[in-house]
Amino acid sequence: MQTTYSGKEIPQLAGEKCSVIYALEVIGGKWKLPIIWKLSKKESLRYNELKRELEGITNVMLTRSLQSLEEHRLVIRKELQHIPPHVEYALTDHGRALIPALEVIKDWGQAEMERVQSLTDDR
Amino acid sequence: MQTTYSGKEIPQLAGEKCSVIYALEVIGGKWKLPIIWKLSKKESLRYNELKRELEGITNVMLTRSLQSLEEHRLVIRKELQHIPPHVEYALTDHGRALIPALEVIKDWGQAEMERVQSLTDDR
DNA sequence: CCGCATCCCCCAGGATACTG
DNA sequence: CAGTATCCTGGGGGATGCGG
Repeated sequence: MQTTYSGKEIPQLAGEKCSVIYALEVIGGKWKLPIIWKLSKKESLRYNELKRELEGITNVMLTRSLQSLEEHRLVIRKELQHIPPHVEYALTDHGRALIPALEVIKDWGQAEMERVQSLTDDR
Repeated sequence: MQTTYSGKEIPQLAGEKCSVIYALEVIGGKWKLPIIWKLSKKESLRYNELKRELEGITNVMLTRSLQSLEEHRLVIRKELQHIPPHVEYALTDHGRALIPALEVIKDWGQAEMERVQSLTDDR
């Protein structure tokens, strides 16, 4: 969607202000949904825990994505005053409201994966 | 999602083959979900009807997106033998399975839109 | 009416290096 | 540990024009 929503311009749909499209603007991009997905599994995660779970993500992208999600109130950042620094990220209620949708998409993706798998098995 | 999923590489999540991510590969990009959304409202739509509903989409992107969705069996293409040509697109059962997720995302996006709206009203 | 062929631009996302 | 600062590249997506 990726779902991503892959950024760029928001498509305009005739006859309605489409909130599906609006949502895509907020949760679009390569890493936003994976981050939400990971955060949905735990109460909270530290910066480097997230980085370890999301294989291949760079500091830049993780920071940017988290900042964007924080701006839109999907994620809350808790900075504990410690040396060395200790920062925790967690989903807000608003962010958790997306989990049911992710569950549906996950189940759907699973079925899709298995279908494709069985196709390649045939060859 | 763009959610999108905006294509490119699929993020790898540690410890699990994440089907959320897999799904994003299929429904990612700028126009896929808008197309599914529009098709979910009617039994079927013709090429130019879709083009009219999706303001700003070009022939290239509409064609590419529909082909991709057809490959993944989300959409079925019915070509009626007429002069002039008449082609209809409709969701398959597999495609319709995504509608519940879109509904959740839509409601979530609506709330988000209204929240942002009320914020800008204050200024 | 319904597309495909081409060409091209822009920016999301990556690589690398450095700090409080 | 948790980020910033820079620079760069690939391909997603747009514009235009042609053809069955």
